[in-house]
Amino acid sequence: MHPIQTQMLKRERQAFIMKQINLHNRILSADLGLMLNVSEDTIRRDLNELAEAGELVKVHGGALSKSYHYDYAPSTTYALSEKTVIAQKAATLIEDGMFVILGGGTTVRELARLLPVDLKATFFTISLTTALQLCDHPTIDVIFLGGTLVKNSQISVGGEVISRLNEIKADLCIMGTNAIDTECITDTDLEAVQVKKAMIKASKRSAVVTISEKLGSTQKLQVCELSDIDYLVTDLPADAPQFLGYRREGLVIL
Amino acid sequence: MHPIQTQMLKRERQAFIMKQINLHNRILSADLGLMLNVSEDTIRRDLNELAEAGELVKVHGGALSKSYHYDYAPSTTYALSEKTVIAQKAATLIEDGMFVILGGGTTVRELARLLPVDLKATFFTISLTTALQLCDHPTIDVIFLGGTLVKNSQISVGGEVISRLNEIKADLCIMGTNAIDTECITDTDLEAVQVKKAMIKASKRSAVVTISEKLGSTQKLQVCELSDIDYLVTDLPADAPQFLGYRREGLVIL
DNA sequence: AATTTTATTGCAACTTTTTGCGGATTTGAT
DNA sequence: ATCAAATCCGCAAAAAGTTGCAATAAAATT
Repeated sequence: MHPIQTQMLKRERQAFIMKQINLHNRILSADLGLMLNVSEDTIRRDLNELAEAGELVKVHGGALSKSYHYDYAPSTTYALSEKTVIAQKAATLIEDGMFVILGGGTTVRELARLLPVDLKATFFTISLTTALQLCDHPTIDVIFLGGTLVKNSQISVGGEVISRLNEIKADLCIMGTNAIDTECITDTDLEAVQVKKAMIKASKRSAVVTISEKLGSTQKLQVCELSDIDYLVTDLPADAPQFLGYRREGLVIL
Repeated sequence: MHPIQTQMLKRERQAFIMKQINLHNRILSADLGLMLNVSEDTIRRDLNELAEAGELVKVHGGALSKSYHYDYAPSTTYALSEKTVIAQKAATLIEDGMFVILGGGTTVRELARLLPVDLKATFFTISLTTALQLCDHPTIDVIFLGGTLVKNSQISVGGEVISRLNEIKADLCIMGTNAIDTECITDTDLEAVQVKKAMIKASKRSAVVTISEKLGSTQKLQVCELSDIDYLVTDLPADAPQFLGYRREGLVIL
């Protein structure tokens, strides 16, 4: 970032600012002052004008691009469209007559919502909201695995659930995750981890559904090795480069 | 976990926090402080602002995603004002330290919604929606009695629930009913009736909550005799003439 | 070209915002 | 009940923003 010595017209300067904003999505007034060799007061006036004109968003300390993702949508589920894609792919794993264990999380709930209407299968779940969603389906059987409820995530945990899971031999288990990297699936809550372990143990095959943003993240508690799961379902196409390091024998990426 | 960045704008920092929240559903202030290289005080201020704006839920130690919060839709409940009155009366039966079994139905759910915020008690329930409502309470413990779910009433039934109930000795059981007359409590669904019987057996005392409209009605399956219950809670004042024939030794009408 | 008019810029004094820190207080778990 | 972690509170310093104003530059006018 070298200061630009030649005297600039206001128009040019503002054009330069916009270029920086579009390039970096953000800019500090102080940096601009240095780059353009004008006082910060001038920069601030420029930014205010550009903000007035709706070209950018002025914030304390600088400005942000209008396209910057600072406007969160609170009421709607985060990354819903991605989750819908994932849910549709995961739904293909379920066949008539199967016994399926479902975990918690919004992605799994979305899956429960998108089950084919003529599906005939038996579902076990530990999530209140997933269970409610499953109750809307006309032909499936739903069994809730009771236990102590975790308030934040609205799933049941504890010895009760785990001993019940130990009695089950399901065909498939589908769960979300907090974090996944090339080595293992990790999570933040000890109780939830224990239940997830039991879910995997209780199923012939296990699927992990997750938005691709979580690929490469790690949390403190390990659920299982990546090799312990059979299907990885994300919003990416199966041949996406992001799966480098995830591919291995016995793991199907959907 | 994340690289340290130079001079981040507040808005950027908050956007980062929201992304973490949406990604992992929960986040610790300490971790955020480390990731963003700012003091925990700053993080806490950010979290409070975001909570103020309704973007997340602030909790001790960090924050939670808002997407896990039961949004109660009161407008759809029939005779809500009556049920609110009933719920408030029934709530007086519950004291700190109690073990309470709650059944299904909108009146009981309304009760769950109106529990005093500082109540410390343990609740067992068979209803998904009641359980979700209970999850919003800060200090109570909630245990879901799992089983086969009945789709339209969203409660769990079956041998599973009943054998679990047989292991419980609660202080109080609160249930709604389909019909009540001067002789007995009756209902329409065999499975639900069996669970209710087990609930009563598992509790020292039992309360029936119902809107006064149902007084004098009868269904095909008997849950119990009127003498088997200890409290009858309706929207009427305790001395209302409608209770003629209901009054007896050991039955408190609220 | 000279002059008036208008706009832009930097500066100084002052206000507001943001942030980190010490210490008191509350909370949650044991 | 006890104890460490988390929170709250007030404060002070640094950073950013605001305002008025004079100096200067650009534009318009004669």
